Amino acid sequence: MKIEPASSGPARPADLSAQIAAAIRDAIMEGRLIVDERLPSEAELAEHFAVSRPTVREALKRLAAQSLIRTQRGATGGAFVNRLSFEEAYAQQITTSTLLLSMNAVSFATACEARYALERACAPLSAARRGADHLAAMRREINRQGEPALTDEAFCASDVAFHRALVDGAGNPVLSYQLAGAVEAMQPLMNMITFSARSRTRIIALHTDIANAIAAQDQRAACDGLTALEDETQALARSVFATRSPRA
Amino acid sequence: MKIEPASSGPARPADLSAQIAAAIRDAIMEGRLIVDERLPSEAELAEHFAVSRPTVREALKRLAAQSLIRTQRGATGGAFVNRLSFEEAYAQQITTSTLLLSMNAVSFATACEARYALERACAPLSAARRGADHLAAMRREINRQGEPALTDEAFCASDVAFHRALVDGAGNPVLSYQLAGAVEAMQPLMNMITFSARSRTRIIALHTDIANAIAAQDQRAACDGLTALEDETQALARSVFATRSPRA
DNA sequence: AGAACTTTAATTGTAAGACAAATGAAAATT
DNA sequence: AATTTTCATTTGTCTTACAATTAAAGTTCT
Repeated sequence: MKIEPASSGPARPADLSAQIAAAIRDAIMEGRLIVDERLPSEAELAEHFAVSRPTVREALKRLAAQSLIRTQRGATGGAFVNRLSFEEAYAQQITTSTLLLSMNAVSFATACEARYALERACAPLSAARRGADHLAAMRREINRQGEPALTDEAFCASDVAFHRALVDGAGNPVLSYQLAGAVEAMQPLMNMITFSARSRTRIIALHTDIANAIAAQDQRAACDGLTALEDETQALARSVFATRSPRA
Repeated sequence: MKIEPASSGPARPADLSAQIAAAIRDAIMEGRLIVDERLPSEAELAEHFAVSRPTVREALKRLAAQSLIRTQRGATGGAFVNRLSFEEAYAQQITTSTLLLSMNAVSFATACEARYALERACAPLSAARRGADHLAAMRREINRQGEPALTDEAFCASDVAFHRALVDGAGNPVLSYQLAGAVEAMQPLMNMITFSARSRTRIIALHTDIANAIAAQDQRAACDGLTALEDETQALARSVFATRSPRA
């Protein structure tokens, strides 16, 4: 075990628990602590860093919040370096992205542009590699979006599911992970929109175009479909926001 | 203030501090706690949730680790809902992405493909909008990459800086944030590569092509340049890994 | 009255000790 | 040999206490 105190700038001494967490985090990121390796017990860490156990525990909880470690009780328990799974990474990515958008007055246009730019990056790969399951998921969501009784919120959720299937079709987990934030974080913004029956019809038509392009492995058409959908979404948002708040 | 215990599935009762952290996190994400709002004091939270103060503190440290709150000591101190800045979001994104790649046996090819796909999504926007500062940064890094005394690690760092300038040129902070993880997390993988003088020359030439395309606002050429660079990088990585570990 | 200083109260940061709960391993028993 | 019991280890939680910090209220001096 090699965990040394962070020897960085003395600037302003942060909390002890933050310092200890940083030291252990560095050890993990630099490979000095490997996956599934057991950290010393809380008592040992407390002695090593010359702090009390509650302080060590606060540090460990910080790391647990980032899924860097997991803890287990019992005789052979302890804190273990956690293999960060794609699932956990998704969740964190989505939390961070959602809050970033909701707290920073990011315009709908900016977020929307980013999302569709990223999706267009996936489209060619997805068109080339999509499996039957991804196509089926896309078709299923399109059907669902046609149900008239669907609330706006459920329509948005289905929209997200459609786009996630599109992204996952690229068969690149890193890409799926990166896009998860961009797609999911848009949902709260999309939920501010009221989808009229007419706009739903247009969106469903565009979704169908995109799904068909993916099915036909037509990369160009898939990208063009996404561009058309982006334009439609942006126009819809503009009209909704203009109607709702004519004070801006 | 409205913070109610998470009423989710009873599955397996997690730690109290995790439950409390989740309850407060939900309150923040659902807007029941707004930016800069002060949370109740630790003592009040302890009473509200019927737990001890150390347990509350562990919960708060979890939230602090995600930059959801910040704390301040003193008479008017306390825990405040933190406005998640792009800086903080970058940092978390990079930490998560880096660990995800290093811990999950993601192949260089997969990570590289994702990175360049995402960068190609930025290229058209960057070509359209890049400012003089972004172009200058790109040229500066290209010059730096030509210095013969540069270590491989410094060459990689400059490469990252070049690509970040390219991404930032798109003028979309959301896009920059999303790409930060993809670009930076590749650096440890790139550092495993030895860059011969010949390969450096080729990379610099491709960087120059890309910078020129961006300068000329030629979207197509910028994308093609990135594709060429991706091919070059992938080929380089293949040759390096094949030479180094012929056991796989 | 006003400015500088002091006190005070509130709040987070840290420490120490204790007990509960979980858990696997060792020991005892059948 | 198999099963049960005991036990030691470790995390989870509580209690109490004190230190450090900070802004506001109060006090004193000019």
